[in-house]
Amino acid sequence: MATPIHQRLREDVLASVFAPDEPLTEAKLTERYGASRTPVREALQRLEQDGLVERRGKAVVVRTHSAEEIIDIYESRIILEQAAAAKAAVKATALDRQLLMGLLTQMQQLDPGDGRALAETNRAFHAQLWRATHSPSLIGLLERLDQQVRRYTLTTLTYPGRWPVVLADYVDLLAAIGDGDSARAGEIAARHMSDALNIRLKMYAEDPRTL
Amino acid sequence: MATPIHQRLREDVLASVFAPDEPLTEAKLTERYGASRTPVREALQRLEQDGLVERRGKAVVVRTHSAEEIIDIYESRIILEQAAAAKAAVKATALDRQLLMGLLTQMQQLDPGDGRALAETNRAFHAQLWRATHSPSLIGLLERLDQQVRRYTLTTLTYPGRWPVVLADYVDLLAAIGDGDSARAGEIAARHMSDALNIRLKMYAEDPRTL
DNA sequence: TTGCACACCATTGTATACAATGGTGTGCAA
DNA sequence: TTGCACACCATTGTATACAATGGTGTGCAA
Repeated sequence: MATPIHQRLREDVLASVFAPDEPLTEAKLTERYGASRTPVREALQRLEQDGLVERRGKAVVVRTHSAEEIIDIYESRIILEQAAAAKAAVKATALDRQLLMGLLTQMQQLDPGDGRALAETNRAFHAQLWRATHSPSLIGLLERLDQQVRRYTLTTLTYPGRWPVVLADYVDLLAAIGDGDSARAGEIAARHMSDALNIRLKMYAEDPRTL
Repeated sequence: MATPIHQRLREDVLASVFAPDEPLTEAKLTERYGASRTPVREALQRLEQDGLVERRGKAVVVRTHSAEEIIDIYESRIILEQAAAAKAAVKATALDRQLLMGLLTQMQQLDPGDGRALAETNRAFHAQLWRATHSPSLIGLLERLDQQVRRYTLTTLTYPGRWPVVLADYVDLLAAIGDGDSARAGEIAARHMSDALNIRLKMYAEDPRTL
């Protein structure tokens, strides 16, 4: 079975294949993905519900976010990541903790200049942390929020001096989770996300085009 | 313009028009809503993404939740309602507060035996509280969670002795919001939702069929 | 009776014809 | 040149024909 079209379209949108104001016409997408309009329309509808594209008049375009919207999403995410870390401290299994340790070790060996690799393993780490909550609803909410700002997240990790702090935060976080210290795990996660927001704001102040 | 089909289907699903294991075949729905398969399929897909229906094999059926899943959703909701109340205390405008007061007054005049009216205004109150956060992402997350358990929420409000407590909680909550006391508003909301969960658990223990 | 292979057909998945619509460019008036 | 009315057509919306598929019942073997 080939990869479903909505998934391919999703990847392309997240990889910024389409320009911000470029109309995602059904004709263009049927050609690109070699399918008829029906599955293409379904894919567009799905991504619209996920908040990745939006209807602008008749056309569908990649959804962009204002600085205010991004801040808003970050603020919600701080809350959810705090809750997730706190819950993971209580619910994580030995396997969850091992997987997290493995990912952390992997991250410590990465080239801090390779933004793509940083972003990728960082996301894997977060995803595993979410799974460690064993809470389907939390996982769903976090995935939803993450997807909406994924296109923008590469940058904070490569901000000067950020990466070592990220790694140190994760070490502390795993220690707290290992101790089953829910409150501390939550605090670390909240501060971590809050730092990420502050860096984004600083970057925005330095150059508004970075979003 | 007629009401879109996905909206009508959504209302019907939430109103428990369909039995838990009844297949929502496209043929049945095209007849019911007087449209062709294309819009019906779109509606089914939307509701599937919203978590209201699910594919079981080839068929689509109304999604039901196990006790564990409902508890999980409540727990996430406690977190989000706390965050929303805290944020509303900071962000609510005079208009927001007036609308909330109006809804509360309305609720105080309802017949406590009219479960449907209770559920309806209660939802309106929550929705207005969410709006008072002026946070699109929080509102979206809360709407999503609410929808998934909406079919089950009627019952806690009519549980013996519950309604007066609900009203008292809302009075306290609005007072905290009026004072701009973010922490207290959050605490009240969290305890309120946590009480609702406990009542649901008690009901479940008394009669597992109530879900 | 029980278990299984298989064929049928109800149902979903995909492609596409036709209808509806809204965005854009043309041409005319001022 | 500027503003506006209007017609065209690109694009989306809807209906439906045809293809694919999986669930179910039938009949046969043991």
